[in-house]
Amino acid sequence: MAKLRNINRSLPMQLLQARESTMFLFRPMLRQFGLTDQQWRVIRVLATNKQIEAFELSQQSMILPPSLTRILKNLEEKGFVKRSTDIGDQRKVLVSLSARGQKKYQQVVPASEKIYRSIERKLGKRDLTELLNQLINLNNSLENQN
Amino acid sequence: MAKLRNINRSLPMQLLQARESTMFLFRPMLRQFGLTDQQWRVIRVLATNKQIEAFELSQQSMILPPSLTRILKNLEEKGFVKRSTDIGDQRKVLVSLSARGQKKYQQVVPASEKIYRSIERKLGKRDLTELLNQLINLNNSLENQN
DNA sequence: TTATATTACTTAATATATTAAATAAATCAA
DNA sequence: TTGATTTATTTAATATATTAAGTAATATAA
Repeated sequence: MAKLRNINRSLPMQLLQARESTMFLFRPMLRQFGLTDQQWRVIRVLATNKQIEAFELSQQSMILPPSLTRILKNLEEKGFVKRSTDIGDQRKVLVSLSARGQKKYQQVVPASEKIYRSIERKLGKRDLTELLNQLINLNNSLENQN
Repeated sequence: MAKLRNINRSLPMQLLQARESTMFLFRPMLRQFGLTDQQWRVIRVLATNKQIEAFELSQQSMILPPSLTRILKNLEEKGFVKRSTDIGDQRKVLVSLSARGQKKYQQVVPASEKIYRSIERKLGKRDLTELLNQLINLNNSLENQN
């Protein structure tokens, strides 16, 4: 009878749980600011890119294009982002943060950093840095053969 | 102007990317067997629990109860799982794998292990073990103060 | 023992994920 | 330059995530 490794030694499951453990700390804060996880990821990327192509935004925010289409529509209706068409290539959509979106970003940053520092304290700065490095290493190892 | 840490040094983002990097390898295989990620998580948990309460299943598969309700309905329609009511406490739903579900599990296991071993090779057994331990450590550190 | 609270799950509503197909603009080959 | 291909995004369809509210069974306190 073939059997799988114990679920506790499964990398995908531990990653999922780790992601949930951390987001569990951030989520209530984001909701207080009226944002979903994904909306915040989009705003965050836009905050460090004056203007960005939709595809690039999709990559950086880890949101697939079909989802991004709706999320942007939603954020646009709420007045947080602006969309325009690339003059040089009219297939492309350019996205940027509105003044209101920038303000929202400014409001969330300190709350987010506060939570991040609490994680740093719980885990220890050394362990956190080490974990980040190993995750980056994993991502590099797996990414380069698609 | 408050600014957030670089997105590349964000633990939640790296965890998300790592999860995606690994699932990217498993997903095509699961789809070939006609399973979604979540359906496989459920089947996997059931394979090591003859009969399990829905709530416990929800925890172990990392799927919230409302989602689990629909996933179980779906899996039941496909003949992979069986549901029954706990005699002692009629609020509880007991879930178990059908013969067909067990067969599906047996089919997926070797394909899954094969992929897992390829990850082990790419990352190195030592690094993988170390990463798993750090993730478990993270989960323990964050979990115990809710 | 009865009113209240809790527990376990389901339903509902909205948001996102995933895959496939569609659309329009741009590029490329003959 | 035109017909075929590619690219960037959107639409569509089904599945899952999240939060809130609902329901039925059980437990608890007065």
